[in-house]
Amino acid sequence: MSDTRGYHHGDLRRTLLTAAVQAIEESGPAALSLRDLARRAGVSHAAPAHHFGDRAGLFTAIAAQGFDTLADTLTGAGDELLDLGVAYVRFAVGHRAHFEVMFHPDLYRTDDAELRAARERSGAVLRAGLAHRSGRPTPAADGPQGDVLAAWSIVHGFATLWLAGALPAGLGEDPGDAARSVIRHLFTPAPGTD
Amino acid sequence: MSDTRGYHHGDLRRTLLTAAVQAIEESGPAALSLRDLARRAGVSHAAPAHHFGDRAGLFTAIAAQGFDTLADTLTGAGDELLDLGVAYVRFAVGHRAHFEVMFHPDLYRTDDAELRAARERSGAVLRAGLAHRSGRPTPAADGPQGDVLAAWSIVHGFATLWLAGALPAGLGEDPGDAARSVIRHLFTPAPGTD
DNA sequence: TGTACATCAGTGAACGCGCGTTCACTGATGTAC
DNA sequence: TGTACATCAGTGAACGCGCGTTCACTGATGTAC
Repeated sequence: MSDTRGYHHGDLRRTLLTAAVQAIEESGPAALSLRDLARRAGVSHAAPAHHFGDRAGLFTAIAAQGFDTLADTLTGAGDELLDLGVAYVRFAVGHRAHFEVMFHPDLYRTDDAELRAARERSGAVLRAGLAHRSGRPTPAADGPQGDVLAAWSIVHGFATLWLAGALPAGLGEDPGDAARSVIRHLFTPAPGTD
Repeated sequence: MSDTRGYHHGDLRRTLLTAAVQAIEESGPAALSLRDLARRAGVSHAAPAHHFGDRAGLFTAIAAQGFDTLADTLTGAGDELLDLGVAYVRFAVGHRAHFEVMFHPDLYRTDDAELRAARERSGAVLRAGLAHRSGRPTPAADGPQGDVLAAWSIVHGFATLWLAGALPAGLGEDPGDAARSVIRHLFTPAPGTD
């Protein structure tokens, strides 16, 4: 690369994270090895262990970064539930490496402090967006936050299906726009249904 | 094992598929190797290649089996959209190995004939269930089948989040029941929303 | 301003391991006559 | 009913490879005096 920084890299941790994200986007989390990562970053194969310990440590850092970015994204998306959902889908598709790692907790250490904080932060933003709605639909019987789960499920499902290439053609190129018209069905049901 | 069948196994392909599904349930698709699979089935390490060629061949068989089972499950679930959704979630949680493989097409050969047929069959059942609804909500602007995608997204998302362990506690033990109360929000929206 | 020393970041050789793949083989089964 | 032969399913030794991990090392940086 263009770094003539010599022996000490100076910003290797950040470089490794960036390289890891790119590698995951290309081949998925399963294919990533620390040696491959070192190769991509142009350092010796033992260097990554210095910063992350092992694969799980690396994925923990990526997941934490992902939840942090998601929280920021949702925060900037406004109060409207629809906009929040669109932002969620845009994040997932725009940061597919982070997204995939975040929701495969077997890859990382779920008890990591930094990770837990970031995840809790993004969860709080999502809940706050829902609380903005006036009046609650079904009072009892329903779970404590059935509407939050419905909203979360529909955007998470749409994003996952989009990323898996499982959706039919003809939805256009922008997953956010496509998601918007799908999420709308959560509020405007067909007539004559239970 | 208890097989004293001697040199020729007789039903090794089925045995290998079963062992593979169990291995995936334990450690995910990424961790599965053909050698590990042979060990579990109690045969020589070169035997699996005889039946599947390579890992992708194995995963192709698993995905095809999964789409077949899903189609059967949905067919038996009745006409009501809500029941279809619940059945989808129950399938995903009850056959998590198949489900995970099915929606990671980078693991298998998407151009396999048997696989394509099974996938098309399950897709047709899902669409048929939706067509059962009387009257279509939003006519134009919306995608061709926005309501199908909304229903699919919400059940797929709920199942995925459940499997990832991302959902909050307190939803009970039966994913089907939990899904039912969540899916209901697709039809009974909160008042005063766009 | 200069020297000594501690700390830190990254190196590179070595190791043992599990993997996929190849290939000559052998045991079992089915078919022709 | 019996023999010969072809086909098929599974074996087991061998190979080369990429991996994670270890460890003594070296170069760079920061701090004490």
